[in-house]
Amino acid sequence: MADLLEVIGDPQRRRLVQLLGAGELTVNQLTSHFTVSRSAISQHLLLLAQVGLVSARKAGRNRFYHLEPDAVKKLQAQFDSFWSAELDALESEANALNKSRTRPTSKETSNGF
Amino acid sequence: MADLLEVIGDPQRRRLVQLLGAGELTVNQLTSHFTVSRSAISQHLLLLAQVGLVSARKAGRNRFYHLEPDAVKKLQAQFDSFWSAELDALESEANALNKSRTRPTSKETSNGF
DNA sequence: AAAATAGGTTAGCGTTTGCTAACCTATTCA
DNA sequence: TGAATAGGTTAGCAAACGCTAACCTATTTT
Repeated sequence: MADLLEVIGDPQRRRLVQLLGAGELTVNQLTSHFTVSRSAISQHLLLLAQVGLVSARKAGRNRFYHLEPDAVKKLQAQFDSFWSAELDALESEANALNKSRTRPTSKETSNGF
Repeated sequence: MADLLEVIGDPQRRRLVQLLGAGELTVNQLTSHFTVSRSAISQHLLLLAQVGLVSARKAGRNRFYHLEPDAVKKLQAQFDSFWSAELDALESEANALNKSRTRPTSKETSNGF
């Protein structure tokens, strides 16, 4: 797996991250929000930990999981930069289209879009 | 599949989207940037189209694929709102931690973090 | 010390995914 | 018209995924 965006692609893991957004929680607390087993949650947490998104603090027999702020920020930045280029391109493209509503460049430019 | 974030979780599809960010491209043009077959690309494009991220304009025997600006914006908004809550929480948490460097709330609050 | 609790680990399973190969249709070129 | 080209569709396969059940360790409770 090994890829941040891939890891948070999974809905269950996304939900885990959202739950942890509210503060640290134990594995059992997290599990109580799902229908799948504690083992499944444990495995999802392992993946999330492998990409650095979460880590745990152990206290007695509990393990409190929490988000890693740096990883969250890194992911957000990664996503922003990924999209900004495309959005910019799309916007200038839209502008160009509005400006030159006439003059199709060649025969295949003349259909609906 | 049916989930925007899940669909762009895949690295190949992410690359497709990035390529299309620069402007519309045919299936063959897209395929030339990958090592996998045209059929594989076609199937990825189908998924991207199913979540509304891309669509095609046909011109002769070519099909020019392009991003759907609205879907791109929707996805970005979706992502932003997803993270903003968490980031806010993390930041106020960090602030709280800095303010009250003393007084661990209970015995298990006293370890490293 | 024994019982209970939290949670990590692993084998094994059914399902899903991504891919290729092969085929088919529509369009263009000679 | 026949050959070539663009690309959608499908069957089938191997690999990856997500999950459960079972087991194991560490810690706490009685």
